[in-house]
Amino acid sequence: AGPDGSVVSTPAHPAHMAGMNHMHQAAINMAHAHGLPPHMGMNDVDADPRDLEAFAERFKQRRIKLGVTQADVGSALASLKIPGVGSLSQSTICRFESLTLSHNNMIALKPILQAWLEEAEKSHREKLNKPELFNGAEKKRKRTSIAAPEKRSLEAYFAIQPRPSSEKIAAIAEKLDLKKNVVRVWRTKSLQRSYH
DNA sequence: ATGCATGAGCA
DNA sequence: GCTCATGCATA
Repeated sequence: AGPDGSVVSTPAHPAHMAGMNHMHQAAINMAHAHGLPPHMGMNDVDADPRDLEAFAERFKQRRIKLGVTQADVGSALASLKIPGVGSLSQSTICRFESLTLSHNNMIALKPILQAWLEEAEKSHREKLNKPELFNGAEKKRKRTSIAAPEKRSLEAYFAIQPRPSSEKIAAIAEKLDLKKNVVRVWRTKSLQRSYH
């Protein structure tokens, strides 16, 4: 039995074309056909006994923790850029997790999914670190929106006091529970509008 | 999650 | 022809 390598396929288009991604099994090493003890050297460092079971379970748990669906994993595999590996369907990922694939198939897919998992967790960690670096700074600020009632109040205030002092603005901001800068900027925009 | 279908490679 | 991996469609 010559284990060779490629198992997965599909360079394919995830969205369309039914049935047209296959190549495989030929690849899969047909180690022992039936009943042959798991001997024969040359198998990866991957132990296939019940490690598969353990891995499949860990895989599923971690995947879920990452908030990734089976379908997501399947399509993400393509971006993994592993030689003969393309995308896989949600079905296959599901079957892997539930150990309902053939033993050989499980063994073939394990390293691939393991690679994906490592990548996914790596980039996930980055997302937790980066925010720190420029969270309060470079982070996108949401556009400020002022509710109608506040707008009316602002209109009224500035109608009476077109050029309020910094203290006045601060007082208005306090009353309306807005940032002082928000009030100041709103007034400026208001003036611009009135010129139109 | 799973039934059914498909197509590849092999014997 | 048979086995196997895999996907679509659907429950």
